Amino acid sequence: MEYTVNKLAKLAGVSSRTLRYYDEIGLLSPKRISSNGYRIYGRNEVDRLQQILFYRELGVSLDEIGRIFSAKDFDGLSALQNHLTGLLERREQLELLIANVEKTIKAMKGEMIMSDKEKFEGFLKKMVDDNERLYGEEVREKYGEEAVNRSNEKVLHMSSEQYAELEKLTEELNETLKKAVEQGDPSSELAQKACDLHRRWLCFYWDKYTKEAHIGLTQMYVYDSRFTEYYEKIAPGCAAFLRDAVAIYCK
Amino acid sequence: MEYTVNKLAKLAGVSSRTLRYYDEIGLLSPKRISSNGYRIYGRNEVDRLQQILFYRELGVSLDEIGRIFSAKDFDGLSALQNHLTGLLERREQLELLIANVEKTIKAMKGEMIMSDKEKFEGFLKKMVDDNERLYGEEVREKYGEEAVNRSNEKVLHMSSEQYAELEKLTEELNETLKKAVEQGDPSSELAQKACDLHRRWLCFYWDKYTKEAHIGLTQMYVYDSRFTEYYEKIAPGCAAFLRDAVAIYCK
DNA sequence: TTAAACTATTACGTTGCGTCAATGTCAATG
DNA sequence: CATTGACATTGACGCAACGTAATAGTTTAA
Repeated sequence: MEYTVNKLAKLAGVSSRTLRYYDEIGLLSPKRISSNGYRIYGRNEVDRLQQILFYRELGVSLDEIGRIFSAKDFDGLSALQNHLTGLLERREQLELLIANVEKTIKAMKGEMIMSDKEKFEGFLKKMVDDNERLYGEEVREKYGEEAVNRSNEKVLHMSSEQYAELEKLTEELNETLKKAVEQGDPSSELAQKACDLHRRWLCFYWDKYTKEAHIGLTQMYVYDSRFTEYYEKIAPGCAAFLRDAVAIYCK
Repeated sequence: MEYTVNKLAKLAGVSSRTLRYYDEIGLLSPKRISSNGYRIYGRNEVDRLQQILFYRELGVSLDEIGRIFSAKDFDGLSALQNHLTGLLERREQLELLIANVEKTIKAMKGEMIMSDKEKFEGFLKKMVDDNERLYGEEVREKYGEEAVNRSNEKVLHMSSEQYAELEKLTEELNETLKKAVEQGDPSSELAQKACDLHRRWLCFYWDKYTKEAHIGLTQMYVYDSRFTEYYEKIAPGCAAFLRDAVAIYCK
C-alpha cells in the first residue's frame, strides 16, 4: 500500500508536479522519504489527497484547504459556507461585467446600423461566420441551436422594432453635430447639446449610462474606421470633435 | 498639455506603478523621456490610456488590449464580441461550481439534521451568528434582509417537509450499515448495499450524483467529529467502514 | 549491460500590479 | 544656500497553482 509520486498521481488523476508542489507548500507531505530520496506515500496520504481534491474541485484555494485541515476542530461545512459567500460575490461581479460588455456591444452595433445598414449586415454576417468557424460546433453543442441563433438575430430584431424613433433622434443628433462642428468649438453650447443628444441616443441601447463608457465609446469612434467614416460624412473631423466635446460634457 | 506619471495617474485614476508597468510591457509608452529621465506623456497618450481603461473595465486582459490596438484594422467590436464569449463561458463554469458547493452543503446539513436535530440547530444558529458578525451588515446591505433570512431558513424548511421519507430511508441505511460493520468486510454484498442506500440518501439532497463527491463526502465524515460521532453510535468504526465501502462502491 | 523509465532539485513563466528599497531630482522654505 | 519633502527612477520580490524544461542520479526491464 505504498506509492511513489507517479503511482499516486495516476491513482488520483493529478500530475506528479502537483504532488511535489503540495509537498513544497506543506499541504501534503509523503509518509517518508526512502533512502534514495524518493517520496513514499501511504494510505493516510491517499485519503488526505482525496480530501484536498474534493475541496479543490469546489474551487477552494489550497491555502484555505490547508487551513481547514489544520484547524483544531475540523469543520468542512462552515468552510464551504464561507466559500460559497465568496463564490456568490464573484458571480455578481461577473454578471455586472457581462451586462456592461453586452450593453457596449449593443450600442456599437446600433451605431453601425444607423451608419450603414448594408455594411452592418455584411459585418454581422462575417461575425457570425467567424463565430461559426471558431466556436460553432462547440457552442452549438453546449448551448444548443436556438441559443446561437437567438443571439445572432437579437440585434437585427431590435433594430427593426425601434428603427423609426431611433432614426428621428439620429437625424437630430447629426444635424446638431454638423452645425457644432462648423462652429468649431467642442465646448460650445451647441456641441454640448449634441453630446446630450448622443447620450440620449446611447440610452436607447444602454440600460445604464456611465460617463466612463460614454468617453470610451466616443474615443473608440476615432480609432475604428467604420465609425470614423460614418461621422466623416456628417462633417469633416466629426468623430474627433465629438470625442472632445464628450470629454468636456462628462467632466 | 504634458504630464508626468503622477499627473497622468491622478487624471486617469490609476497608480503610477500601473503606468510604469504599461510602459514596461509596451502597452503605453510615454511620448518622450525628459533629460532627467522622467516619463512625459502627451495628449495622444491620455487618449490611448482612456481606451485601455475602457477595455480593462470590461475585463479584457492587457495582452488582448494590446493586440486590439496593434491589429492593422482596429476592430473593438469584434474584440468585445469574442471577449463576451469568454465571459459567458466563465459564468457557466462559475454556475456549475456554485451548484456543486450548494448541493454539498445541502447534503452535509441533511446529514446533520438526521444525526442530531438539536445539535444541528445549535450549529445553524452559530453559523448564522458567525455570518452576522463577519458579513452581516455588508451582506444585508448588499442583498437585503430577506435574502439573508431566506438562505438561513431554507434548510430547516426543507427538513420539515421531507422528514418522514428521509427518516425511513435513514433507518434502513443505518440498519444495513450496522449489520455490514458487524460482518467487517467493506466489499461484502451487504456493505455495498449500504453504499447504495447511502447514495439514494444523498440523492435526496443532490440533484446530480457524482462518484467523486460521494467519496469525498464519506471521507470527510471520518475527519469531522460531528459526523464521526453520529456514525459511531450506529456501530464502532462505522464512518471509516463506510468510507472504505464507498471507495470500493465507486471504483 | 545498456537503455528506458522514473526519481530528484532548481528555476523560470504565467497576470497585473502592490509594495518596499535604494537612489536621484525638483521646488520651496528657513 | 542648505535642507527638506515631494516626486522621479530602476530593480526586485510576492501572489496562485502549477506547467515546462533542464540537468542529473536511480531503478528496472530487455
